[in-house]
Amino acid sequence: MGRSPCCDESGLKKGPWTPEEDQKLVHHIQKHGHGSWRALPKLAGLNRCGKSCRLRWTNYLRPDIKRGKFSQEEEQTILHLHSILGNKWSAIASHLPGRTDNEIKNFWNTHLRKKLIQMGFDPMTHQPRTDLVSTLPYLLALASMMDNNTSSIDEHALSLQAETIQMAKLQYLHYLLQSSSFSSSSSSNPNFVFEQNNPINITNMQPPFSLLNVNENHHHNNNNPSVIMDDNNNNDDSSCQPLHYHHHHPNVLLSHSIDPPSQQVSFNSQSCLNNINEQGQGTTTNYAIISQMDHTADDDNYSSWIVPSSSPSSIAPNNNNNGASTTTSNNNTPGDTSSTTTSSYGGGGAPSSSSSYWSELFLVDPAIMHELP
DNA sequence: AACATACTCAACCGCCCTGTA
DNA sequence: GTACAGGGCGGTTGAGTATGT
Repeated sequence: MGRSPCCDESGLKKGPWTPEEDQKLVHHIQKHGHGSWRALPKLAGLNRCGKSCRLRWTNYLRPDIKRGKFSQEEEQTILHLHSILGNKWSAIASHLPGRTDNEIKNFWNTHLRKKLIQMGFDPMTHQPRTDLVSTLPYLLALASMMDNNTSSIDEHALSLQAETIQMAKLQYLHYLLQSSSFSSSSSSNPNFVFEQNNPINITNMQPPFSLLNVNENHHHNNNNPSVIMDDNNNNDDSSCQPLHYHHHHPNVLLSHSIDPPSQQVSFNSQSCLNNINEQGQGTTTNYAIISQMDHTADDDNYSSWIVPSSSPSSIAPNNNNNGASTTTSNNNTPGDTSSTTTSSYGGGGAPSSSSSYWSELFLVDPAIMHELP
């Protein structure tokens, strides 16, 4: 239908607000509330359109606005929510008290988006990009460093090198995901992605094959050794967030949407993911996260598995849908057969060598990775 | 010091949705 | 059911500032 903008009246002021205008606006709203935004400018004695007043108030003058740099936590929240909601800035802002949609949008466009791109992630899908072009700058930088005398490599260069290798490995891993027998069973519906929907700080992501370093701050539930508890609360099981192992694959930690629903737990705290201690062994185990996307549901549901990268055979998926298939929630609409069946988990068509594809995917001999650029 | 380039973010634009007469 | 007003939202712009050459 369309309609003329509210600000097309000539004579109305545009551009930056002066302190006097701000004062008038604040004073009026504090005294009378904003009421009708269109009527407000006249009542407040402002030569502005109502829309401009509303924006100025909501984005700048509102008393509950939090200004200043975004914290690491806020950054992770934005990344997480953006991976789910996309560019729904107001929806994202509703989860960040004191932050405006405009501020978040700016922060995304100026910082986070670039950060993801630089790391080889598609900022819209949050999935690793597989095109060579996206990784080329890093690979070139690395190649350049290799050519140089190592003694001249400064700290920044070393950091760049590490980042480049990490990214290249991720790319390789993603390539394996797409090209392995595993994906061949779901080539038309590549449901598996690496986890980027959890509030994992992918900006500080560990190298592939240890996407999570699991080494401390968690312990086993006193009553149920299959449950790992968050230790950030002094071993108080009652206040810890439980993490469950998959009941068919004791080495698989479950995160989202596990079955039965009564057992469902979710990682909503990054602390739960960062550090888990293999109690009693005193050893550190690295975990990788895999997610299964369900693009067919109303919302893009996903299920996740955290897989220790140290015991390949024991976590091989089975073919009878007792495994990953049970990890999905019941959000499917009736008759939605696509849902989160586990075809993609190796699925009905899981290869006979299924027991090896975990090792193929997650436990590749480091020597292979060292061959990467 | 001067200029060029990159970056930031407040503000604007125009489309879309919702409520109402 | 339709037209319209009001408000909300996402995309874009551009002035101001920071950084690099």
